[in-house]
Amino acid sequence: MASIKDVAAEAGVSVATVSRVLNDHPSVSAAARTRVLAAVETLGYRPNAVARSLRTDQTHTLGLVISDVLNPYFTELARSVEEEARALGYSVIIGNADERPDLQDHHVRNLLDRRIDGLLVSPTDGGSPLMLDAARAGTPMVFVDRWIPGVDVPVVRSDGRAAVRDLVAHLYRLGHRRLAIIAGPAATTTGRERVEAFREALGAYGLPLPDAYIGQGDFQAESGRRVTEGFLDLAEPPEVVFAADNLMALGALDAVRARGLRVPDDLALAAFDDIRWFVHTDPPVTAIAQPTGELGRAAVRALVDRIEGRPGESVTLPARLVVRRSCGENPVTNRSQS
Amino acid sequence: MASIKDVAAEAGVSVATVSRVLNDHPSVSAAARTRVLAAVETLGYRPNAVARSLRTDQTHTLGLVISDVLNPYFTELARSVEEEARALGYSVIIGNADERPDLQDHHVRNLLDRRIDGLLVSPTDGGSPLMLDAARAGTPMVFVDRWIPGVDVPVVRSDGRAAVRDLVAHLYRLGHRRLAIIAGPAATTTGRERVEAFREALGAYGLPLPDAYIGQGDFQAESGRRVTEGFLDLAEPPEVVFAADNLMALGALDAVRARGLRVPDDLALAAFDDIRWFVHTDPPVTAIAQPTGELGRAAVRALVDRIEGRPGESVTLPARLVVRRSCGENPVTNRSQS
DNA sequence: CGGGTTCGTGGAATCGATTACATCGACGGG
DNA sequence: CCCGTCGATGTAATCGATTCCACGAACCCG
Repeated sequence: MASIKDVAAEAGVSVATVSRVLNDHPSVSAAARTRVLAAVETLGYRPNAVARSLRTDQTHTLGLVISDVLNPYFTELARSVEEEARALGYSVIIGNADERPDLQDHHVRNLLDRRIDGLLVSPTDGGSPLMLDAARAGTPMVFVDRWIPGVDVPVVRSDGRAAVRDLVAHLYRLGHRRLAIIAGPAATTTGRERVEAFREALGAYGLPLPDAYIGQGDFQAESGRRVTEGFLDLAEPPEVVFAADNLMALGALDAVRARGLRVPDDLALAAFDDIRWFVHTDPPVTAIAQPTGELGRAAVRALVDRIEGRPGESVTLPARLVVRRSCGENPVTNRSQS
Repeated sequence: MASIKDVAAEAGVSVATVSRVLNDHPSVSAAARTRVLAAVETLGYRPNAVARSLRTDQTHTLGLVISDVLNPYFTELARSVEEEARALGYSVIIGNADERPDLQDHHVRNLLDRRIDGLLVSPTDGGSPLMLDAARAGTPMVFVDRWIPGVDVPVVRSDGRAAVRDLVAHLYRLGHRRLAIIAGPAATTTGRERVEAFREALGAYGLPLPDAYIGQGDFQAESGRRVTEGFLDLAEPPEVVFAADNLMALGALDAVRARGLRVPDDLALAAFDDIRWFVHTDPPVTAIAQPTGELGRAAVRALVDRIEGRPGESVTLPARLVVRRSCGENPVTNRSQS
């Protein structure tokens, strides 16, 4: 592969001049410029990003460590992150943690070794020392969706409190009183927060949230299935299950179907995170939708701000309830038949 | 950030010795080794992958350019690719082309500039000169899922012919005679092949595939919706629509629902690529399942073989039909009630 | 006891870029 | 006419690793 030296030789100038042309430095004659450009063309030269990064100590690359690529919420997030980053002149390297702290650390280490300019993380657990060290060491960093409390890192996330209140109001109106939740891992902020928001909202209606109605999931489908089966085995099973993410909702659907039961008649279902398929599931699933694209873009902007020496602020955007039929007849689109 | 020089100073040896310890070269005394390791520990030193890559001309990184991250089929592929690559000591950088040739080229260029060791591509179009040049120039490369004919690059894919025949047999048995297809872009191999396989299979039953029953889609949901609406507007609409990927099937569901019609009564539906949500859609969707994980792993193995100087062979794995209810009552799980 | 291995180590070149500094010629003003 | 300035260019240092080569010490064998 042709190097800058080859181009210099071909154009009859020094490597310095070639470099200047490539970085359009003002002080280079028109004649030299055209000769260099011609040489670049004939040799099909492309600057070696590795060498350039070594010298300039910038990779123009962002690292994104997400919790699970198979989760549509995160792929949508990843997509918007890459889009915004590209618009700002950065590339993105994605690391998939599969909800495993060890994998998360593997990717963080890898990205740091590659000297990425900044790191976007949705932490799988509460306190990877590696990540805390990196943050303290001054690696530009932004948390997205989930975060680690007590670290001085901007957080870009969406606040589901209001939407959860709306959800509980909706459920209450439909006559449901025994409400259960499939929680995410307690080590994640979203895992804890969604339970708290749910408990609070229930409290406003004088409803309890007994321990038996808090199932411990891990944001993966299988755990949703397992927890739902547990709920169905209870002497007094809940009337509604609220899954803290879309994959656990999928697992819940699996469990209900495996028993030959029906949603919402036998068990109503709602989920955090709205995805396209929820429109066409049987029945369509009521969900809390985050402004995913906006979150990704805001996170990138905050991170790039940090990288380029500007403040880089935390952002919190509201989520909203999308009512469908999985909790009972939808009072909005109420079609009179039955 | 500490460099190898700092480690050398701390340990009281030369950088050469440090390097030798790090790459566990045999010729280094136990005493030196422990001193170096201690220095590495106290400084929290991590080798700079950028510098290392410049010197060794290896990045231990694979590039993966996929057609669409929002397509669950490709995220599953991406996941298995990363997994296998990690097992073999490689990292993966993913580029998302969003089915756009310009974006695809952007990512290929970017990956080449970063001097990745090898490239895994599922080409969005038939002949990006950039990619052809790279292949000719000797960049280790493997096509996965889709490929470009006439290029000397191994192809790892799945053959859907038999499964499509099974599908048509299934449809025929259910009494369907007017079968339509939502095709993928003609510029992609899978876009063409699936139509061909379908046409062939229909031929075996003496069924025609009129042009009006071939809708031109682009593997994205919106095109599936548009094409399906066109089908429904026909004087004689088809009885079945076969979508060449899962997103277009989603679009088809959108279209059917928007008209207040029902699957399969008003229009039956089948899709290429099986995804988890198809189990829970209304109705569950009959689909052709590819061995996605196996494809990803085989592709990585082929690519790494090429990189490390071994042959690196093409692989074709069979796809299989998964019958559900979207084409009419399932003759296998036939539940006697109605 | 001398010469040839072997082993451990350090010096220095190298990868491909960027960039500070030096140089040189032309040009304009006093 | 001379000198200072400015614009264009080249030389060489540098980033952080790897690795070839040389060198000295220890060791072995005859």
